[in-house]
Amino acid sequence: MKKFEKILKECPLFDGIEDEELERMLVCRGATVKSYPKKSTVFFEGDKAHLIGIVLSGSAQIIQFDYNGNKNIISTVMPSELFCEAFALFHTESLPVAVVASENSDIMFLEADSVTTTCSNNCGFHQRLIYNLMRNLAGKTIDYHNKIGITSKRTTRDKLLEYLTIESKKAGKRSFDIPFDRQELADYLEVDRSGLSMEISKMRQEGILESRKNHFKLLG
Amino acid sequence: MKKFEKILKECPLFDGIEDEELERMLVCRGATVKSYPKKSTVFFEGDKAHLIGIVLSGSAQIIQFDYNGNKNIISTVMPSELFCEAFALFHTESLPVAVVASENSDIMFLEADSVTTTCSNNCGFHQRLIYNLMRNLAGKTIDYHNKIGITSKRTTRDKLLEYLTIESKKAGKRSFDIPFDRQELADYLEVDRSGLSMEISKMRQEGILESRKNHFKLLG
DNA sequence: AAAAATATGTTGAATTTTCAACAAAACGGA
DNA sequence: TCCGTTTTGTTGAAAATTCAACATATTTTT
Repeated sequence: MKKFEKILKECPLFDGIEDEELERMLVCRGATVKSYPKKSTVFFEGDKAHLIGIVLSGSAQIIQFDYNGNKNIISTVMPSELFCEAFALFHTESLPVAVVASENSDIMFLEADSVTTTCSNNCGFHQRLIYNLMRNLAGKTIDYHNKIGITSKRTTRDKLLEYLTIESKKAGKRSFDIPFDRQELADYLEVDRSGLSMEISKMRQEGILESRKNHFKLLG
Repeated sequence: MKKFEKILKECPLFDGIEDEELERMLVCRGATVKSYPKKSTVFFEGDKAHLIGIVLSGSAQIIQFDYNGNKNIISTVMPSELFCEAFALFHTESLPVAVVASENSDIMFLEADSVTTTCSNNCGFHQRLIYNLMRNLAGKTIDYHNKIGITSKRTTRDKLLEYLTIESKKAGKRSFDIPFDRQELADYLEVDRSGLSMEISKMRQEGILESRKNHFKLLG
């Protein structure tokens, strides 16, 4: 665990919890860590949910497939961030999403119940964990509103612009990287890849943006 | 407050809190109640968020407009359900959504901070409120996954079918009512109303469903 | 009960997206 | 560096959605 001490301290779930406490608690709560190679699946669609995932290194994508084979990337999970916590809390019988490592990644797992239920050792930070989980979930709710604000736009161009604007704000600069290649960006925006490529080309020509691979710059 | 005692007991935020406690707490936390006529706005897009809303009677819709004038209905809030709690918790400077009463409604408001901060009277159920809020937010996260699962479908028919299937499961019957008229359903599914009407007609002809106004029945 | 207002259904044309196929560019390993 | 692989860009045809306009049905008001 020592290896990931730094990233764990940034995890919103452990906000306000002292280092020694944290170490003790992870053991007490039976946390486990596992490595996943790039493109390997962490949770399968249909799995029974009971574990909260925390990305320690690398990154993961939350994805969904429909019967037409369309892939839908719901979100990217970066180091220190949680995933599937809502499903785990409710013991969802069949996960509606899959989780796939987008690069070689280390993932920590925590039994959801062990976070929300006081353990017999009566760790004092139990209440703090619930509070942190609450705030984390509120943040996710806001993230989902952002995603809906993007994908509810009716045209490829509007979706792309909304997405880039949000990313630009997040970065605090007009120039920024996105965590997707073209196909993934299309899957995230819920549009066709070739149509997206064409739209990017047009916008470049119109002087709306510059782009090179996954680096974008919005022009004034 | 007495008038709404029954519905408040069903509110997930007050789960496991005794009747007398509840009454005392609402006073202590400065809860207010206000009536809204049908179609009136409860929160405006751009408002500063600090209040948690609870629908006591009637219902409300969470909506979003884009610059092309497209309306997007994100969700319907029924009696005993919360709204804008995530934004209120984070004191969002500018609400990305509006809340509109879809019928004559009574709404209760709670200062978000008064829910998450222990009051000086040291009400014992403070921790319980945070736990309830956490579960409520987890539930919302799952709702948003459903909504994304619907709107990420590429065709009007697939969106409609996904939506109707979910509603049917919720109702536990093949035959059920939806809380939308045609235009609202189109705004919820993020499609064109006339295209939606046409798709419903076709599906009726194909024997996939029966429908009359906001009542639907999925066939075999 | 009639009239007005609102909601739903229908149609064809315009626009956009999707699909399929391929060209060009970038990347990774031998 | 060269070769094979993957990613990105481009194109035209097919499919779907949107838009506008109007017909019909339903609801509400007077």
